[in-house]
Amino acid sequence: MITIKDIAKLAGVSYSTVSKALNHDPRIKHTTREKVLAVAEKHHYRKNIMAQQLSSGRSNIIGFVLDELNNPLFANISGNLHAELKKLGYQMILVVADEGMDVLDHLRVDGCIFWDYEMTDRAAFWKRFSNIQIPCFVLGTDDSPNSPYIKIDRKEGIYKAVEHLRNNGHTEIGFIGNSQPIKLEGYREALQRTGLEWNKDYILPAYSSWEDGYFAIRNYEWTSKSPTAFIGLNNMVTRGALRALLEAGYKVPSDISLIGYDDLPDMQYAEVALTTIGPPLDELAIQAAELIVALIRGEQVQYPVIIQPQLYHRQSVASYKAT
Amino acid sequence: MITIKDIAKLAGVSYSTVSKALNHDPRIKHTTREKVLAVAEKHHYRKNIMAQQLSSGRSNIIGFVLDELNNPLFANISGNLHAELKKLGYQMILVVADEGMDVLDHLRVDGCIFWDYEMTDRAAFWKRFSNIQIPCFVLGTDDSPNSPYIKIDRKEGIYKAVEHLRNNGHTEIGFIGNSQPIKLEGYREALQRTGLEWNKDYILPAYSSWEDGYFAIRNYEWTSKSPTAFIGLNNMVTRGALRALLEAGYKVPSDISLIGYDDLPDMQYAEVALTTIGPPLDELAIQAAELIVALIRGEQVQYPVIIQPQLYHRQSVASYKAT
DNA sequence: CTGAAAGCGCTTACAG
DNA sequence: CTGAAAGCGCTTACAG
Repeated sequence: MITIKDIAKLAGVSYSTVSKALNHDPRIKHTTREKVLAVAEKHHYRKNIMAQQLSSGRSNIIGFVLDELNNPLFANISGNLHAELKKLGYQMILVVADEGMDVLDHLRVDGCIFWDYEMTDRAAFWKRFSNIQIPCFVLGTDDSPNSPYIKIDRKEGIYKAVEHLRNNGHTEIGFIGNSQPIKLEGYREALQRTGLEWNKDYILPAYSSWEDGYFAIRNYEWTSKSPTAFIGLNNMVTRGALRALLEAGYKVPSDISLIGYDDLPDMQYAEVALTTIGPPLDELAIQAAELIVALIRGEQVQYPVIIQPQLYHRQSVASYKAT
Repeated sequence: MITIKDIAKLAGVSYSTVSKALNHDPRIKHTTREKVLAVAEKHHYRKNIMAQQLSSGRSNIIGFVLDELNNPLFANISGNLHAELKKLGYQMILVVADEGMDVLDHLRVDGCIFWDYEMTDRAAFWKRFSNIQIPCFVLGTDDSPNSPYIKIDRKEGIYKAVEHLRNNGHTEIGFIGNSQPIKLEGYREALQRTGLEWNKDYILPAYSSWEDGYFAIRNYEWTSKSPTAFIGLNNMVTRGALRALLEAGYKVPSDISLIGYDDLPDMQYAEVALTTIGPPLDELAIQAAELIVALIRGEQVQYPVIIQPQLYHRQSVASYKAT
């Protein structure tokens, strides 16, 4: 493997000159830089980032830690984040699963963004988080002890959905999915704010997958007092629920209205183009990239950064009609 | 940031002893190792992997390079691969997009697996590939100049699909998607092998997304000689096509049979549980993990490793009935 | 404008 | 069983 010293010999200069030339140090004469660059190119020299990081403390790499990849949401966020970080001069590497935290801390990337994943043990997470030695923050968390974070105001998002349904005359509004407490809280508060009644039977149990949403509806026992509108926990649950509704013979939106959480492209291509609420995903990436770079630079930052979910109107909500 | 030297001082031993203790070198006395480990633990010592790699040449990290994350197939493969590599003592990091190649080569991970992504310029890819300085191979490619690789026998997979449809009496078999030449070749050869006629109108243009499949069917002009069965390019195209078929009033499988490529869980949860062909994804990960580790260890390996796609029978194929 | 030298945090023969 | 020393491939004051 070819190193800076090899290039130095081949170019007939000292290796510290090679280093500077490679880094476009302005003190190096133009012609010698060209010469060095040509030799490096010719011999397929690749800088050893590990050595660079060890010596200078910079790797220009940022880690993004996810607990899973099965939600298309993450593909979307990763893609956007990668693009934004690139604009700022960083590469992004992804680590999936719990060990991600350790990997990146050990790897000494410049900074690290965690998606606020479903933790089995939040206390343990924050304890480990506080021991991380590199700049980092949690994206999409609702609170982060003594450290910057980006919050998605999910409760407000749910409120916008409930309000929209309420404005369309719905008074019996259900929620599909019970795996995210913050969304259920938002649901409860939204009902209160819109003067509707909370009814625990209106929450259909579902974890997070397409099947969960599908079977939540399949297993639901309809009564004359059943909801006339539902909000789905996330993109997958919502699409599964939609399928089950259609299979059961309900028309969406004329019989049942449905709003999904997460505004992914998939949502508009569902059997019925889904009205959604969710954070603007492009903005999310921009804010995340800016925050991590600010932290790396040691700048003062205001936090939390709050992202407001938006309501995206499509075809899955209709006015309530008494039957 | 705490280093090996800090630990050495605190534990009252030399830092080379600390290094050995941390690496469970058997020459270190049990009691001193315990002491060192306790001190390290107490001060949240984290080994600097960059330094370890620089010094020893090993990072125990393997890179997986993808060109995109939008196909659920990749989430599945990544997850499986991560799990398999972990069993073998490695961590996996993911890099998305073209720069992935450069990032990992610069980063000097121990080894690197490329998904055979859709390249705009294959020649350029192989040129760069051949310059990579670390053990690496391409997963899912059909050929790899002078280097090990894992081939998915896609042609044979397509053949199994065509044969299955043929056995069910279908003689007019279409293919949805024209972005993967190897699959089209397989399709053509399969028709020949089963004694069916090739008809260019039976190939519906579609790139790779759900929408592509959906609109391929929507835009298709049906005639009395239209196919009675289709094979979909990948999971997304197939599901999009299925939706469009159902919307157009075709019953699947009684009017039209459909086989999808890629056996992801999503496929069985489609409106009609989809019969699929595709590589066994668990086996794919096992083989990939074993191959990269063998390459890192410098072992001789037989290549190509060939993965045979399987046919997974579900509900989307029926016998042809003349109308 | 260029180079010699120290140092980043580890590992690893080698000596004892 | 432990330690002193060299070295991995870079960067960066510092001297010239």
